Amino acid sequence: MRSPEELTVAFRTAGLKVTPQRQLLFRLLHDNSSHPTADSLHSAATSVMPGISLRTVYQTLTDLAQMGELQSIEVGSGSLRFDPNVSDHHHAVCDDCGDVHDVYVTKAPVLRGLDDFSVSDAHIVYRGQCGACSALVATK
Amino acid sequence: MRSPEELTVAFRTAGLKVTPQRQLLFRLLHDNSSHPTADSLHSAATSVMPGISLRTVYQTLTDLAQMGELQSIEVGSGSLRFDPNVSDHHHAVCDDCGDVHDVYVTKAPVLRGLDDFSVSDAHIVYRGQCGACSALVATK
DNA sequence: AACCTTATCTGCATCAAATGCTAATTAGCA
DNA sequence: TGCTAATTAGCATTTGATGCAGATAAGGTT
Ligand SMILES: [Mn+2]
Ligand SMILES: [Mn+2]
Ligand SMILES: [Zn+2]
Ligand SMILES: [Zn+2]
Repeated sequence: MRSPEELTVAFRTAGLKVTPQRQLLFRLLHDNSSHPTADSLHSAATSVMPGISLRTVYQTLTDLAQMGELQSIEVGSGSLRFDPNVSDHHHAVCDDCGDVHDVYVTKAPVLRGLDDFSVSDAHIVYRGQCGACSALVATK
Repeated sequence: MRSPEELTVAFRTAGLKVTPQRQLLFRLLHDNSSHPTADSLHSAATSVMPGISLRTVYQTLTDLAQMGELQSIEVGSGSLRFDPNVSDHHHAVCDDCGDVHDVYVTKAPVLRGLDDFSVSDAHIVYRGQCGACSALVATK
């Protein structure tokens, strides 16, 4: 996702308006690698701008996704997560704390049984235990 | 997933009862490679046993999953899909018709950036176009 | 075969995530 | 400064899934 400044220009160019709510979300999302949900973003936004609507958060996320500024991913946590990192990457989900980490796969997996299917995209979800959680268990 | 006969024994052994509803679901699921949703299963079941409750379908699916007889997968179609094939495999989802196909990956993908994460499981979701849909487009 | 205990079924309520809808507001160009 | 279309906020609605409880039935026991 581009910087808040660049997004401001991009939104105006697209005929969209740049509101304080959107500017805040631009800032909250920029360089955010936590893969937040709409709800967690709304919580973060509320502490800065009380009264901001969850509906507005969804709206802006949808706009950003349509502009290709972010992707939405589904890792089995029940709700969509949003990722301003739109580079080609995958995800590791900690079964203990639920945190989502980026994973870069250097080599595409070899396939079998996909003779009759043309693949346009692949997404891998790894599950396991993150470093922080394994450290926690070790000290206990 | 084991055969309806074997499941009958397994359920009784586990202290669970084998009802006509469950027997029907055992049959509908056995060797079913369509990755059905709870709802589609309920539709299929209803045509054989009118009046069977969607709640019962969910119940039985949960039981079977807990017994390890099937797995539930999430491929971004909005609802959970159930898979009596519990062997280690992955899935290809057609963007046109939504059908889900099994994929067997012969070589685990090489990773980068996962130094601090112990992986216990990985699931790949491929997206693209299935053979039937590409054939349809070709004839149009 | 009749009985009894306990799991199950069904229907309905509830929940959570996400989207639809609209009056009031506001961004931003003229 | 005004105008107009986009946006916001709040509420309703939708959908998938689960909670709940009285009526029912499986299946072991006698
Ligand atoms: Mn990511
Ligand atoms: Mn499968
Ligand atoms: Zn963790
Ligand atoms: Zn298809």
